[in-house]
Order: sequence, then C-alpha cells, then structure tokens
Amino acid sequence: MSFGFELLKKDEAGARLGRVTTAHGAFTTPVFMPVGTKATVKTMTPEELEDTGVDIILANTYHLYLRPGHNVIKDLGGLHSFMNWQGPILTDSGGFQVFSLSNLRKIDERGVTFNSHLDGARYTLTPENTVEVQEALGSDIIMPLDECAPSGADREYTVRSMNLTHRWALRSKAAKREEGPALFGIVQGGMFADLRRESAATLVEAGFDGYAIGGLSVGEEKDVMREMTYAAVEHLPEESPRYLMGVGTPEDLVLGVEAGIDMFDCVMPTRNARNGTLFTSGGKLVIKNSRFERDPEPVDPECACYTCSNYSRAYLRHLFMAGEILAMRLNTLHNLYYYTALMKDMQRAVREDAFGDFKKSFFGRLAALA
RNA sequence: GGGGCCGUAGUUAAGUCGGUUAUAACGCUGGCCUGUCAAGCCAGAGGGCGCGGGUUCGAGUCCCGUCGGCCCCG
Repeated sequence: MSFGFELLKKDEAGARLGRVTTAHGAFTTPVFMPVGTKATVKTMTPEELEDTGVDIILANTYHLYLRPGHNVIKDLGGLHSFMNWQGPILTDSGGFQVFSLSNLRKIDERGVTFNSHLDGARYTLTPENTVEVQEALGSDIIMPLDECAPSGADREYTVRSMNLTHRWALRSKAAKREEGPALFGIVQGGMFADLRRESAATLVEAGFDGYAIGGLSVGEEKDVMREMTYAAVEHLPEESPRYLMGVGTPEDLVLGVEAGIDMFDCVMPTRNARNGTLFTSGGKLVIKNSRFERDPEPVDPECACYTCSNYSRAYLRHLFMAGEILAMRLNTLHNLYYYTALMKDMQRAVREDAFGDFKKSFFGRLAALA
C-alpha cells in the first residue's frame, strides 16, 4: 500500500504540519477537502479545482452506489478516470447518511437499511459492502460505515451506537483487501468526553491508517465541539493523520488546526457559494444583499482568485439575482480559493513557528470588521 | 346602437350562499446553511379590493352610476 503520513512539525500548542502520501499523489496538511458527493465538486471542473489550490477531494459511497452504481464506475476505470480527477480522493462511507436520512433508514447489527431518497428502493449498506464499493470506486482513502448519532442522544444510546460503530470498524478492517486503499477509523462517542476518549483508544488499539473524528458539528455548541475534539485527539497517535469530519466554518478550521487536526471536509464553501454567501478575510458576505447593487469592489480586495480579480460585487449580485449559473461557478471558485488559501496560510504559520500569531490576527481581523 | 366579461400586493391570480386582522405563487428584503435528499430552507415587508354612491348589523362579494380594458351581435 502506498499510503503514508509524515509529521513534519508540531508547535507548542499542538498545531501540526504534515505530509500525506497516497496512490494518487501527496499533499501537505493541514488540508481542506472540498465535497464532491456525486463525483463532482458542484460547478467546478477538475482543472478549476487544481487552479484554486485543491489537493484532495471527497466523494460519497452512498450516492455513487445508488447512481450510477459502483460497478459502472469500476468498469470505466474507477473514479479518478471517470471524473477526470487524478489527485487523491477520499470517499465517505454513507455513515453520515445514516444521520441525515434518518427518516429513511433502519439500523441493526448487520448494517443500515435505506429507502433510496431517489426512488424509494430498499437496500442495505454493511461494513463489508461499503468497503467493497469504495474499493471498486478506486478511492485512495476509505471510511468505514459508522453511526453518526444525533447531538441530543443520551448516554445509553450513545454508548450502544459507539460500540456498534467500533464493531463495524473492525469488520471493515477485516473486509479490506491487503493492498487496498487506506482505511481510517472513526471516533464517535457523542457529546461525552470520556466516551470520546474510550472510542479513540479502542480504535487506536485496533490500528488504522488514520483517525477521523465523526459525529461533531451536528448542532452542538461550539465549546462542546472543541471539548470533544480535544478529548479524542488526546488519545490519537502523533504519527497518524487526524481528520475532523464535516467541519466547518473558517473559524472552526483555525481552531481545529490548533487542536492538532490535519484534515477537514465540509460542504460549507460550496453550498454557501451556491446559496449566495461568500467567505472573505473580513468575514461572511451575503452577495445577494441589496447593498451590493452598485458596489464596484471585488468580493474580497485582498483575494487573488479569478473571481475577485475580474468581477465586481455588483456583477456577482446581479448574476445571483438573475439565477445565472455563472453566479454559482464564480462564487464556488472564490469560496474554495478562500478555504485553500486559509489552509496554506496555516501550513506556513506552523512551518514558521507563528501559528499563535496567525490565530490572533485571524480572529482579530474578524472581530475588528464585525 | 344592443349585449356580455374583467378590473383584488410590484406581477399573475384565488376569494364559496355577504360574516374575525383579504389568500397564494413569483418578485422584493433579511437571516440561515458544518462527513450535500440542499441552484436549498426559514422569516419579513407589501394591498383594503378601479372610482363614487346605495342596501345591510356587516360589502372584495349584492344594487346603481362612472372610468378603463376585452369580446360578441348589429
């Protein structure tokens, strides 16, 4: 297997600089992975992703299994060839859909039975077939099936759910081909710090190529999310990559890196772009607001992206209000550029022993412009 | 000349046999979006019913007149 992680540097607070190697190339961490659920990061071509600085993307097992079907993709040479993205790909297992499509599924020891959100057809995801599907897709990093419990889950439910997730993780590991992709373990444990520690320790004992922290940013308070992150990280090995699943806002990313997280993914930059919210060095900007009707300035005067280099807020607002497809493209391009640039800034800060200063100026600027 | 239909938010319409603060959609304004069921979701503002009379306890709903638009017959 060609997967590897090298920890290049760690600062006193815990922020890390690292390097992940996969079968489809290497990338520096901390890294942000845009979400390309259905084998496309919505509105962007792979070339455009590369140009904005994207290193690795995420795709979804559940969605691709339903359509077009993993065997179709396998027959066409795998996901990389199919979608023309030659960089690393991480696939999520469908575990999040256990949570987000909770009204359409049933969980038992064997796995999760869904009614397809597309046509209602019933089918079952198990730890084993989830691994099989992800291997067929040709993913570089695969995730085991897990249960992402709701934020309000009580301790009894959470313990049961966590233990089930652990058993599924072991079954996933057993199902994986020897020379297959990298497999991460997913720490669960809800909003209970001791369960988070227990979950991390259990998975580390079993041994995985990397460790993800799942089940966060599901509606809990920010400080709870932080506490859970720290509780899990505490028991994760230095020499393995850590992935905080589904997170988050720019502020979350900075705090996550400080907590020692190496990888992140989130729909926020892409979805918010399509819904008219842009991220800037001065905070969020809702481009559809009427105050931008005649604003000739770029979205973020400090941004070097294609959108900011060529178009005014007034034009972007016009495109958005008119429902033009280009609005979503230009907005997505900007947000992804902002996110990847933020990660590169943090990499540089850790490399130069200046992460503390970076964090201070990052939050200072948001506060000053708020 | 005769007959008929239609005028209700910015727009297009719904308003039962007259009965609380006149509906909806789109548009507009604002907010939200965290391992994508998401070009999505939530909320808000906005009209007193073409105009003038009348009947009635009560009129967008009924009657009369009038203005505007459309249609049919001469």
